[in-house]
Amino acid sequence: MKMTTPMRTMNKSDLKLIAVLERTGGFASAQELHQILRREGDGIGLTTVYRALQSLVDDKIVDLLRREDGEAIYRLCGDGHHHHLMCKSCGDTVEIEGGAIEKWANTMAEEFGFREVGHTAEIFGICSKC
Amino acid sequence: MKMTTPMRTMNKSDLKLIAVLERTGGFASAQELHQILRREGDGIGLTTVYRALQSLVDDKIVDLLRREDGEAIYRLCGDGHHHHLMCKSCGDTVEIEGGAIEKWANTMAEEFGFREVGHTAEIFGICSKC
DNA sequence: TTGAAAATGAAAATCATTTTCATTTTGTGA
DNA sequence: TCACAAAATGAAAATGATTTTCATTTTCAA
Repeated sequence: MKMTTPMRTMNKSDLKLIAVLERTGGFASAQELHQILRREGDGIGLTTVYRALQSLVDDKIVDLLRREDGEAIYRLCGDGHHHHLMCKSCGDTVEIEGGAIEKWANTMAEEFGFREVGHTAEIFGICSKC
Repeated sequence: MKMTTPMRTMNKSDLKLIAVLERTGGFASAQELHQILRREGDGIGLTTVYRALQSLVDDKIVDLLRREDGEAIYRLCGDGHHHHLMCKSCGDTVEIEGGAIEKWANTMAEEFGFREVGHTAEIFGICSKC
């Protein structure tokens, strides 16, 4: 049985955010995304940026993770599940494969009787340039 | 060559926080820890709780992670490095082994030329009780 | 005992994020 | 095309965690 996913129609703001995220590639916070749009002459409000990001996350169009200080950062979901290697110094991120992790997460979860399992796994360090 | 780690002397507040964390076992936010101490009749201030937690994290005596909403949560470091399986519903956490992850993180980091590598890996789902 | 350094906490300041609410835009049926 | 309801928007206020400031208290070694 396959439910038709109830998908909200996208509005102009959603599309703008997607465009910026596509263009910049990496992660960005709501504040940063707002500044970028403003710099480009778009008068979009911060509230709208937050709202658009929230719906994009709900619709699983963007991923939400956290910087070390707890600030939310957003990135377009790739097609598949992946993980990140982030430079603590310059913030550069590399998208990496995590097949081993998937298996690990599933095994552990099963062992302890967990359902609806998800996981996060991020690696951080200092990149070669820094 | 082995540096003697410059270790700050612990003060009363640090010890109180450690005691609560030992007693409660799981994760707790600064606000929660403060409430617990208050409830027990300790007049410690929130500022002091934050300061103590910060130094304990600096000294690697407690771990700092983040709840999904970005709030910082603290837990006593076990002897070794470990990961967690957390129930999204009741918040219960299980400490688990992550040998596979260590290897994965190191391999990936090396491949991309990263130094001073660390990682986070958490699994979440719904536990059998919920 | 005494002065200096460390610790403390109340209150103010920060800062990301959310909420409120009045206004504007958009889309649709008449 | 018009009129109107629903959706979108944004400014400003509210929230909530965390940090900073600063004046006071405690601790401790000489």
